[in-house]
Amino acid sequence: MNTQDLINLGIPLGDALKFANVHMRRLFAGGLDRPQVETDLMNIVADPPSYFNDPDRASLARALYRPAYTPRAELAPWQQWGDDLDPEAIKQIANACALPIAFAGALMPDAHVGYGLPIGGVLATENAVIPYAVGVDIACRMKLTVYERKANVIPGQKDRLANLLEHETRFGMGCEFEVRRHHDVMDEDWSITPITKRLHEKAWKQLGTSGSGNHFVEFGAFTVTDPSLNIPPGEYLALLSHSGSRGTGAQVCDVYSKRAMSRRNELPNQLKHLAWLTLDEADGQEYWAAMNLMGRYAAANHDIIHRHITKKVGAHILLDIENHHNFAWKETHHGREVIVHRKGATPAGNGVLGIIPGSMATPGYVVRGKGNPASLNSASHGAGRIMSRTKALQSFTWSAVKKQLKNAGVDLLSSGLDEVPGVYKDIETVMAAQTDLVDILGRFDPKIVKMCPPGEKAED
DNA sequence: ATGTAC
Repeated sequence: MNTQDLINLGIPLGDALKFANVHMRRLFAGGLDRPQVETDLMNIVADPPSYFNDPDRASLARALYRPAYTPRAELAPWQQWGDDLDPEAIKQIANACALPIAFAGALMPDAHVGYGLPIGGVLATENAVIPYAVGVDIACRMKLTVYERKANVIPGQKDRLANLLEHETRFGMGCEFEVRRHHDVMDEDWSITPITKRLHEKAWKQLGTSGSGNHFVEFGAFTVTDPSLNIPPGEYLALLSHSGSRGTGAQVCDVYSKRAMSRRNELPNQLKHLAWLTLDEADGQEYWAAMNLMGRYAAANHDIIHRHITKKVGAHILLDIENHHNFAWKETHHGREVIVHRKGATPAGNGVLGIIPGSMATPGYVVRGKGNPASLNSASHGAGRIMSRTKALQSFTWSAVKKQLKNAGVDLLSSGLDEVPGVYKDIETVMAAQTDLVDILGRFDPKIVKMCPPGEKAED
């Protein structure tokens, strides 16, 4: 009998599993056979409270015990944008709005299923933060640099520009720089939490890296479509990057989400990723401090990438725009200070600029928020996936994708088949579904695209 | 999303 057998008996991961292992070994050592041990464990799983005073079984029973969870009868108010959203994603935002701490919600037109809160989900809470409503990649964000140089230089400088994308950042799970880069954020006090203290060195090695998944760096043509950007109309060379807080942010999410889950053990399994920490408790304050540090760290990642590339491009900068799209903020809505989680959603307060990327072969947009209160000042963070990575690998071939890329005038340096344009919704449809959330000020057409190579584990 | 997890 092993750990997997315990999981099959219904013992959840975490403390319960540790106590169950200890108890199981003790029973075997006491001479019981396997059926007897299984019966003993199943009895505790079935009715934990009756073992609270049993010295051998109390710790397991307490770890297994789950108080009743009563979702709110009346959900916190929420609205959705887009009419073709996955019913599972809609169920997820409704579940989030049924939490006792929920204040209001919104679902963006690029929404799809995620852990806890859907991607494209916005949730305002009172005095509480939900690590998985921020997401694994804390402070995943966009940054766009528009150069004072016409986009028509791209074909003639293709190899040189491609070389910059290949060498001024790193892709792959666990990727690091051999010679670490520097940014002022690394001189901050990382001992604000045990986890950021422990990961300071790792974070330093990963500074300026891009990682994997949907992260990218690309050169493209930026077209001004609205005079309010205050740059002359035209098509400019531009650099767009998408990445976040790498392994460090993922660890922060993992540590505090587990603490939240053990604290909110009334949440049923299906909702456990919505576990929250209140801002009154030490863990909540630690998460808040770590999350904000991850925000500055992710911004530094982009800053380093753009600084290094810009130096070698050798052009003046006309415009820099950036925004988080996985983060939580203290904001005032409907007269109350609340915590607004945006997980795959772009801040779109009145007049606030943001970037909504499409895919490797479709446009991304620079937008200006309209401050729509019903969306909690938010918009989509992209086009939104419409299929899993596994399904994508079965659905597409490189030969077909290459034609598509050629038609769009895109040079793809590397990517997996699970990131090709067909795995995303049509960005134009998504933009059309949120005209009451943002105005479009400019368009970015990708021309040279670098993503994580397929099957890549760690790039050298 | 991440070199994950027990």
